[in-house]
Amino acid sequence: MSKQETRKEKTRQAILNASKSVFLTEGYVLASMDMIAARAQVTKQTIYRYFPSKLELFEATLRHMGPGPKADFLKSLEVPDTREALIGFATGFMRSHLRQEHLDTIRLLIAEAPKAPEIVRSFFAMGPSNTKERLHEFFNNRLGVDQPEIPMRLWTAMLFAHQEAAMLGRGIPTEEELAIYAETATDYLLAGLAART
Amino acid sequence: MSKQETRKEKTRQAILNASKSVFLTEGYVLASMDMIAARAQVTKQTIYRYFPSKLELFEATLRHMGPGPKADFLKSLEVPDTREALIGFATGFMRSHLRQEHLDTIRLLIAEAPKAPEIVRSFFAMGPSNTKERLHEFFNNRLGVDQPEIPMRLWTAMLFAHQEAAMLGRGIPTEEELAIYAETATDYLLAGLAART
DNA sequence: AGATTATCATACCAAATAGTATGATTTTAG
DNA sequence: CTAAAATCATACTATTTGGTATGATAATCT
Repeated sequence: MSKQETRKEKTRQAILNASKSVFLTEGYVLASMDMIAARAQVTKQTIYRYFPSKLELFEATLRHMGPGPKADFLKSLEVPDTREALIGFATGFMRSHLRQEHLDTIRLLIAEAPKAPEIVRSFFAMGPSNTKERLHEFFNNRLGVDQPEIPMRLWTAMLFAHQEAAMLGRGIPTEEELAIYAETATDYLLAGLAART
Repeated sequence: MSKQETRKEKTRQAILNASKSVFLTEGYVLASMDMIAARAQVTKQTIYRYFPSKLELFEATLRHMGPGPKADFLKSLEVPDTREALIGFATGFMRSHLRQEHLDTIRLLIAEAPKAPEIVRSFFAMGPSNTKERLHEFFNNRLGVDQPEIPMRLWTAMLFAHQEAAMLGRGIPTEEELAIYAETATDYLLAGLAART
């Protein structure tokens, strides 16, 4: 990579990091190009050299953020004991989805979804979203569930129990609460699956 | 009520209905006073005679909307058979929370929550939110659960399984899916409660 | 009927903001 | 060292928008 390309890449990253932070805290409409330029320590013209419009900068920013780190809790599924594996996954899953940055991202997507539905699609389409597949596999092989869609969805829904409240600013659970919910939700799932033979 | 008071009340309602519709579809920032005035078939000055600022109109609008109708599914709890009662509640609960107007309201609250947290509080504080109490009671008496907070929350979380997707414009479940989810979620709850003795 | 009150119609102000223009300055390439 | 590319600094345009001002018109009250 030539020196000039390095430089360009650096300013590009600076712009995207700035826009990310501004979009996440202000929302699309209130985020102004001047704010982003200031935060990136760059001139507005420089931004427009890289991105032709606010909307395209926004899209590029979402693409740049992508779904956050998730590989960590996928590893839990390899634990031998099934219940422990599920609880480990559940805990990591909840923790990940309650991170402030993740909450802000979802908030942004929800706010803009009606005006720009394709943004939501493209956001979820990118990134190796193998989480669902891996879970599907686990339910098939380790839990012996043929059609795991509904159980999976109900279980993850339980793990989302605090998300809406968190997005409404009504408090994020402590680590202890999180552990209790992860465990109880998993036990409900296992009991439900057992009952349905 | 004098004729003049009637008239004032009517324009007040016209303004609030207009602002409700505009705020819900545009969001707070993009909703303009001119739009609202046009929709209400009223002059901007008339709006400002009733509400001193956009923000106060917004707050009044949220107060005016209040949590939607919910009494309907509370009645289900009176059905003799416990499981049927729960499933009836679950179905009504899900249906109610997936109504477009409700989704738009939550979207609006989520979008504005970081900038105006007190709005969220005041929104949930008003209206007789006895749903939680009634459920609490049911879990106590009919299910014999002493500390029903966690089971209640996990169960309702399952009933919210489609909400985020719906708010992100990724499809609202059909009545059949809804029925299946309501039933399965309830069976998971009952199985979980039974397993925990 | 006459006074009061609500509403209208229209224009206006000041601030913010997306995007453009221009010319100077710095960095990199060859 | 010289030319090209990237960035800066600053100003400008056009539009939108919350909120105000003013004077006319219609409805209501006494």
